[in-house]
Amino acid sequence: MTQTPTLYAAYAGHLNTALDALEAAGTLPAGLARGNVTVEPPRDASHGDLATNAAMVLAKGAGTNPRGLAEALVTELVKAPHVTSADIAGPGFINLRLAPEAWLNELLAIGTMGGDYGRSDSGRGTTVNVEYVSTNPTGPMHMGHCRGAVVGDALASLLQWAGHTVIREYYINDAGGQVDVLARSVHLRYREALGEVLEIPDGLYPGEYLIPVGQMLAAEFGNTYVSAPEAEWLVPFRTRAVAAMMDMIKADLALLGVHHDLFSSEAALQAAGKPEEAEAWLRAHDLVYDGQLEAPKGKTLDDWEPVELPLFRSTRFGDDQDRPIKKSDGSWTYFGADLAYHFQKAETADALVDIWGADHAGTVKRIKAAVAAMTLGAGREKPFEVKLVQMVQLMKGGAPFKMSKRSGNFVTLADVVEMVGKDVVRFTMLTRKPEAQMDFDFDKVVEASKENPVFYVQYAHARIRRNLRKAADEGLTPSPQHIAMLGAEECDLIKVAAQFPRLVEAAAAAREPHRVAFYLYDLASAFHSYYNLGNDQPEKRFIVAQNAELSAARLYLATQIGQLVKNGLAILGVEAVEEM
RNA sequence: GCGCCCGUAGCUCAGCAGGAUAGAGCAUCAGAUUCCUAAUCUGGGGGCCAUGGGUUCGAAUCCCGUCGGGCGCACCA
Repeated sequence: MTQTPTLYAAYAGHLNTALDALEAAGTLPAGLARGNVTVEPPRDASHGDLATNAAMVLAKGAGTNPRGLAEALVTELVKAPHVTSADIAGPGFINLRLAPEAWLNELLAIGTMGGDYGRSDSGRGTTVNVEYVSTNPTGPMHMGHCRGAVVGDALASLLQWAGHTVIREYYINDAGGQVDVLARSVHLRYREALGEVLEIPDGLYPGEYLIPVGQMLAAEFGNTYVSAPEAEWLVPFRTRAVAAMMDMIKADLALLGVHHDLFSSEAALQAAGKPEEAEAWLRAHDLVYDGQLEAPKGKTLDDWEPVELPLFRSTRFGDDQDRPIKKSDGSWTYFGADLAYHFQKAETADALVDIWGADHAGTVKRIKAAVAAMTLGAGREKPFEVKLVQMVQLMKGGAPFKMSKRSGNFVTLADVVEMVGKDVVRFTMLTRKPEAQMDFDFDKVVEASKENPVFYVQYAHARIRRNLRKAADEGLTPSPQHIAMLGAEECDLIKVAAQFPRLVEAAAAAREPHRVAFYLYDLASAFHSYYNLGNDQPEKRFIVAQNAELSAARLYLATQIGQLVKNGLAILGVEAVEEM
């Protein structure tokens, strides 16, 4: 990447220079940690343009009081470019005011960087593996899966903007009992396709989406397997059914604009002997032993019997009990395979992020324990986070809307996207922090004109584009040549715009894409507000009669704000429309 | 019984690795439209940040307890 640092980064640099000068002068002891020093806009804009807490954070280590240190720092900070005043306030904040040139330069920077404004190298090119969706390949995506898909996808984009190399991965659970059930369900549909009339017993998947799979199998195999024993058809039927389900899931994800780089198969992992490798390594390090599982607490099980199983010592890492990696029939537990899978992922990435539904919260500790055990033991510590996405309560007209996987009568993702559109679904899912539960009310979201933030944000972009087209018709071209003519109102808008790079960095570091959505709403609000000044005051419109130079400057500003909205929406995977 | 998440305006939610007088939308009240599409804007009222302690210059934010809501607690996935 680039280039001149964006405004906040630049002033963080100036602050460091000032602190260095104080160190050189002996006012400040050398080597104090500056990690908690920030340069931010003050919460109250009347305090100034930039605020730093440096004096308060460093005073203790310097053995002095914050205000005294602040005074020394101020004499250095006023040397930074475009600083018109530096005031000490409250317990030791330093508030800086900047000349308009500072903001106009930032506007030029947006113009120069265009679609790259907001990108940074704060991730230093490190590779992050983001695993998300990973729904079982037994049916179409339903709304319960949607939030994790959107959050994971936006997070992946966000991390790329922050300078990480990102692997978007989907783990296909194609080795457990549920895919055998799928195969049996499909076998029924296969017989049905060959003319039998059947009822679907409890315990099999009843969904009609399996009918075409049955027809496909009938076309491929004829009646070869109609009365054959399960052992003969289970594997081929399972393989084809899983492939068909994955095609369907990928199509559903495409409707949402979600695409993965890598699909990893649990069955392939097992076939390659990865769980055995992991087990051997863990046994060699005394992290797996043969022992008895405790009876589950808090509920009574009639058929509970103690059995000896290979157990992973997750209690050493804070889990409540040690966890089995194999079942009594010798096959791998989900955890046993998942552990090997994470081992594999850790080999190819510097950091791992899993996006899981909150219903899997109970298994977070064991998998974190496993990753910690394997990556620490191997001498390569790997940051690993599990982001839990809370449940989405589907609502219709204010009342809960029930989904039931079992009945096959669930609300599919495809249905919802068709009803309300990809952009609305994505943006709505991102206007809440993921760890909070949310309601998704069809009626509200569909009707959704005024109340829906996505339209508000998209309208800002569309409004800008429309005005630029109109200006072009009138022979006006955006130009930075006379941006010095822009005034305080325009600078206020640029100040909001200038937040974008630091916002992207902070959101990426916190792994919180929803912050981008909230920022875009603020930016759109600032823009609409500015734009509406022109309602009563024609001289404040983009296109000012008899003043081509000012018009060109304002159109340039508008162009950059539009670009910024587009950049932010790009992170979220929402389209920046030209027209509404 | 145990673990995890949540609790901020009447409602739905933000609150940027602890910062200054806690913000926005909806709702409500008072206004603005021969408008660059009102899918908009301006202003007012509305808060013991669930609650009790603790940590420090400083807490909605971090720690502990309590209460309330959600999710989970099999060798399932």
